[in-house]
Amino acid sequence: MVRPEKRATIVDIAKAVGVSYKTVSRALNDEPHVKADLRKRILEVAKNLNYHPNLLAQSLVRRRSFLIGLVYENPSPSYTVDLQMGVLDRLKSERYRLIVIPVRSVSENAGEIVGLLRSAALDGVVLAPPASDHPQILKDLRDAGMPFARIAPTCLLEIGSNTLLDDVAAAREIAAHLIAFGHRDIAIIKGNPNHQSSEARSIGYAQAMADAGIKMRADRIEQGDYTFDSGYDAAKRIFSGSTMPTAILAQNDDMAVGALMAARDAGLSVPEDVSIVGFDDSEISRIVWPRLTTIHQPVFDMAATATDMLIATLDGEQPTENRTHTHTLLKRASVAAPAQR
Amino acid sequence: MVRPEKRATIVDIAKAVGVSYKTVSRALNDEPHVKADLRKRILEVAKNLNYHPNLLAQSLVRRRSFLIGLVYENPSPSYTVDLQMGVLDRLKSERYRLIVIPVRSVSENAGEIVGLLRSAALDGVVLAPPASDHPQILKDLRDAGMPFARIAPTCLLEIGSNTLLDDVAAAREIAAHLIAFGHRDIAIIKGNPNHQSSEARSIGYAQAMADAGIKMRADRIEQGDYTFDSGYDAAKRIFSGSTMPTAILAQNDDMAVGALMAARDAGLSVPEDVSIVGFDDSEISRIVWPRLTTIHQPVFDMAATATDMLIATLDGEQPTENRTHTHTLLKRASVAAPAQR
DNA sequence: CAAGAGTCTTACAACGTTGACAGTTACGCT
DNA sequence: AGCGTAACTGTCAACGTTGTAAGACTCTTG
Repeated sequence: MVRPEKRATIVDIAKAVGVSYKTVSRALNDEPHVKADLRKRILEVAKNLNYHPNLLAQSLVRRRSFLIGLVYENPSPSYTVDLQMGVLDRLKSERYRLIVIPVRSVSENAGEIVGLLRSAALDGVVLAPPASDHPQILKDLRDAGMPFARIAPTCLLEIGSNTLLDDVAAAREIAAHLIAFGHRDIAIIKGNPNHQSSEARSIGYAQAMADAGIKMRADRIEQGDYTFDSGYDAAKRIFSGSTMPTAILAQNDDMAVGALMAARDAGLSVPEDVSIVGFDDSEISRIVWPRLTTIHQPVFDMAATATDMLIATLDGEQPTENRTHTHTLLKRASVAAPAQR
Repeated sequence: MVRPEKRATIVDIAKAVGVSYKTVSRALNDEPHVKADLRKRILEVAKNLNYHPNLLAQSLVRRRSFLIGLVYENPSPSYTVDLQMGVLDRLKSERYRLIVIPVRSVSENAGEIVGLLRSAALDGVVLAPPASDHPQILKDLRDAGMPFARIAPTCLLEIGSNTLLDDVAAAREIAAHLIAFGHRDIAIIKGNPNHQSSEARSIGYAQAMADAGIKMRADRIEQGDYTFDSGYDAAKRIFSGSTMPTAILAQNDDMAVGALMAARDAGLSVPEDVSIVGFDDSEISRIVWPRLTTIHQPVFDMAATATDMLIATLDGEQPTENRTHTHTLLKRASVAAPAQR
């Protein structure tokens, strides 16, 4: 066992300065009732002794660990990092630390997750989809009395503090964009069916189609799971059909980029032969060629807002109202009018 | 303040079962001197009361927080996620939890980082580059007595437990790959001279050239700094020369992709007119067209190994020897035999 | 039947900090 | 000088767990 040299404690400082340790505690915590010069002396000695408060002891007595968990299923790396950075952005100014809790499959492990969270001594959790949508997790968290904030949930919106995103409207908007370019035969690559967002986006697409009086064809719908590879495979299936759609709606950017790759492998150029759009505005959508037309989801902002809400809850403020974030359609280079046939 | 319902404690269990709380502690910790059926009864009651040990209290008395930090600068999302998943993979079976500590700029904040780590009550940290190479951080960690493991460091290898990557051999291999295709006139785009890795890779290239009896030409070496733009500019200089190399060795993928763009702008096609290879197997190398031939760095495995080493250190085992991980040459689509002239 | 091993109880001290409250000083006012 | 008040400072218990140690009871074993 590596034996760290003994860390200085409050008592050590008290001895060195010659006051009671309680006074030291007060001085360090900026509490009143300590004369300015005494406080100064104490802080100086603390610095000399290289004192760092023992967070564990503080946590034990304060009943706060200052640990916040972030629960997410492993979607694309860029989404994950956006999420984390959003949370961390708000934690920076606070004393909280972030524990990441990726879950392989929320639906399979729902029963164990909250137990895991409880034994991790977390003050609260931020739930990203699909955990933010899972009834059992919400119930368990409630039962355990653990505060939480939800990112982009689609159901049970009355529970907890939520940052919302209107997936349906966003999907409708990007589908309408394709239709406005003249596309009529549009294929869809769906995301992981365990994520409610996938269903919401499908509904949005359907609405846009209905608005334009276009009939949706079941054989133009491919199942993916939000990964690059699934997008690639789905697009491959699409391109190997007897007839080809003029555009592809992928339910996230990773799959859209996969489709892009498949198009190239099939000798098709984008957007001349086929238009492709994504969803999420993840980093990947900006560094591919052509750059993807997509929906900007304010993942970073939603994560930051959810974190704000959670911390407010922890600080005993009134439950915040749900807040809706707005998406933006980013018109970039992967869409063009369909070629004349 | 949300008031969680009181959590059951060891004492509650003891009361319910009718034994001393010390016995309960023993039963829960699998210590001897508790008969099997009593232990069983205790565990049952614990479950019924929905007991979860208070990690904070345990940590305080055991002087172990079971928190492990991961320090990294923000490189590409996929690298970050690989890193995290590698660490988490080994933490799963243990009782440790992961705290992520992204640092905007290691070199700028080196002075504060270890203070931050200390006050986060971490048991130990895993350092990813470039933090793993920063002398001050290493020194501060030592002084603070905080155990650490380093991922892919290039200097001061005698300090701490390290997972190494043989940059020289990897560079040599990818250069040899080009040579095997028949390339003799090869240009090099070097990375940031402040990063140790750049020099190592240059040495590897030189070795491969020497092995094949090819003379390196000073005018075929361009300086870059690991960014896309620097790769683009360097390649532009290369293409504007009076004679052109048949292949380009870029010291990372971002610069290779920059070179790819420059080739396209110069009306050259890859790999027909010029072959290009990168280094790192970053996500970008898979989503460009053509897909880049590159060197895969086993980031996940290195992170996992480093975590193993750290935990071994925490458990008081002898300092592990440094372990070298093997790279893989990924032969993809950006290399072909040189055109006949 | 004594010795030893195994099981269990009891009691108390740590771990390092904060909260509640009591005690002491200093100061301004009549 | 005496008093009240505000400004300080100290004492003690608590947070939930583990570690240590002394002892009581119940079995086995020779």
